Amino acid sequence: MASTLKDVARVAGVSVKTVSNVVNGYPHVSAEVRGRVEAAIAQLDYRPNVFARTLRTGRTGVLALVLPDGDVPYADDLAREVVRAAGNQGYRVVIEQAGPDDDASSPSLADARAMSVDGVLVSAPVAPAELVEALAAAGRPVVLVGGEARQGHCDRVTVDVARAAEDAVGHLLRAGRRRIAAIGAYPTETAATAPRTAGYHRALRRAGLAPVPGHLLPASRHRRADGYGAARALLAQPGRPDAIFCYSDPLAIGAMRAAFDAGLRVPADVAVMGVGDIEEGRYSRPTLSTVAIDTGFLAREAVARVTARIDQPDAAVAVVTAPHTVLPRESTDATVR
Amino acid sequence: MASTLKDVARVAGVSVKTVSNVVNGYPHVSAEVRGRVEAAIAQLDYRPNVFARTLRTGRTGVLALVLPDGDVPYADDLAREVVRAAGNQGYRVVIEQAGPDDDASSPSLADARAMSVDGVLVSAPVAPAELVEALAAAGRPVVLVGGEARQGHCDRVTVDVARAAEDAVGHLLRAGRRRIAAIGAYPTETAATAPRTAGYHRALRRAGLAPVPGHLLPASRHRRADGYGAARALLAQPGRPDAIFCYSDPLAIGAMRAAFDAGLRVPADVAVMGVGDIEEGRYSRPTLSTVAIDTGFLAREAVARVTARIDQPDAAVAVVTAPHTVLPRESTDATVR
DNA sequence: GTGAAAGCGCTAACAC
DNA sequence: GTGTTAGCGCTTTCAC
Repeated sequence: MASTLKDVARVAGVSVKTVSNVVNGYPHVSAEVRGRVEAAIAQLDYRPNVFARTLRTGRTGVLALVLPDGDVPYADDLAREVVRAAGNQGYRVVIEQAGPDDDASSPSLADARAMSVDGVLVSAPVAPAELVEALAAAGRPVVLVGGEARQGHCDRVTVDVARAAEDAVGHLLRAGRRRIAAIGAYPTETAATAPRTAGYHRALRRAGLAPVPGHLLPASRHRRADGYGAARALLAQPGRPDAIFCYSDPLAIGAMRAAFDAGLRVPADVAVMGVGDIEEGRYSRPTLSTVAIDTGFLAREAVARVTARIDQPDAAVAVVTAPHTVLPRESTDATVR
Repeated sequence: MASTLKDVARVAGVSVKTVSNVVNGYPHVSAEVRGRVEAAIAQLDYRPNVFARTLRTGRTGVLALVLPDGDVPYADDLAREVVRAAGNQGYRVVIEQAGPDDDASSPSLADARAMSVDGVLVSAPVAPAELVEALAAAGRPVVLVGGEARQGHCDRVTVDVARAAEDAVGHLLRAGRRRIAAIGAYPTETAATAPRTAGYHRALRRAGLAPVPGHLLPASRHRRADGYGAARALLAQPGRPDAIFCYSDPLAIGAMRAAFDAGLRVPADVAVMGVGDIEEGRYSRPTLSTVAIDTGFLAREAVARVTARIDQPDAAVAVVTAPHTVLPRESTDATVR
């Protein structure tokens, strides 16, 4: 059986309170007693029971990272970085993966989870409002990470997705492309409300180009298959695009495959670009040009925000923006024409 | 504040024991009382405190799935299936991802984790012995899943990796290849101890071919970059292979890229094959032939094993083997020559 | 600086 | 069938 505080107290010849003080780094313990207690702890291989501790304190030492859709392209990197950053602050992380059909965004499930968690990081292009509200109602600290984050009173670490889209399209323009299509808009979005689409249009207009309605295709999810289907439709059009900007890398991977299947060369006939810098894009044929998001920044800031709010629930709301970088690779190479 | 058993008891006008009975589905409760209690539960939006329950019962309702290396190619699928299967049995799952440099295989960390978990599924080509021992010593049910599983007294759901390798190489042989190389052996393995290598050799010998020493390359990890490097070396050899069997899909993806960069065509100049059936292989150029493992079977059996052992610690050790299937795709197409 | 004791929310003997 | 109660292991007033 695992040993308890009481066992340690008995062996060290002190009270449980004193052992507790030592375990929790309470400063006012004499060096002599502390030594005895630590020896007893080592001897018994004592480890605190997290459930008892949580029952007593109401704190779990766990953060949740929720990724509601399959369409955060850099999800893997982000998860890794969040785990690292949280670890540095003494927190563990549970990752809540959930598809759109899944009901992890339902309020009831959300606060069931919330009970076991000191704070929640929500990473989604558009944070599910009900989730965030339910969490907030339960008094659980929430920070939005890497999304468009139009939401109101909630800490957030955002990405300037409009600007990222604009930069990507700018790269395509500099590569000499003029008929630039885009894949990945939300099926329900209006041009006015969607940052990525806004950035795409802005870049076009700056270059003196008029957006072509048929050149903007939605994608309900951001999987390779969605990119494949959309690109297939795009490339069958009469005024076939000479470039496709995809809102995420998996879409772009699918789009490249569609181009190939249509007998077209990438980048010679059509350039393809993504967002997210997933590893797959460094090994694809051709390698995939993309916009990298600084996931390390995202993760560190997000963790710093929640832990700050856990300790200080009434601090002012903070908003910071993570940097991004265009990564030119083969799929947009201007010299291959 | 969240409401407690006591609150429900007060509202329903019964004792806490009765409420507990209702919550836990204890059969001997009169319909009338049960109704009152359920109404009170609904009214107060009562949810049991898992920490108190765990503190009391010693059970957490959580299983751990540990994936010690980066080299379980079907890890994503397996994780998804395990979560599903566990959910059906009333268990949640925590996924323990850990690189080889990570010390998640260290005994101390292992049983720290073990405390919070009713059972552990270890998925690894070769299960880390210390981990398994530490867990077993802590009396925690462990089942090995999808590995070679030479380990002794421990439930396991295995894959016949030797046979899978043999089948893959058989497919390559039927596609007319004769100089078949392999990538992915463990750096420290001897031919006698390694099932995959044994299967590879067996298939060659059956076809009357002698294994070429230089055709077997190790890979310390199973990432695209490892496959890339190994294939690059392989394809620079004088008696260049006309096929490469990779022990996992990411290796194969890297190998295909290496072939391309060396000016070779896949499958015309060199066929490439993997193991794992990752989604990426359905979108790569060319699409990747592979051996699919039945991860659904793996997951269901593994979960069934742990839960059985949790309920019956002294049952006899069980070993079952999951089926696998060769999936021919473009990268081994015999008609492209 | 250290100890005694209450209690976090729940389950499970045991009594009725 | 239902109620009373002890106690899981810990933290934390409150005395000393």
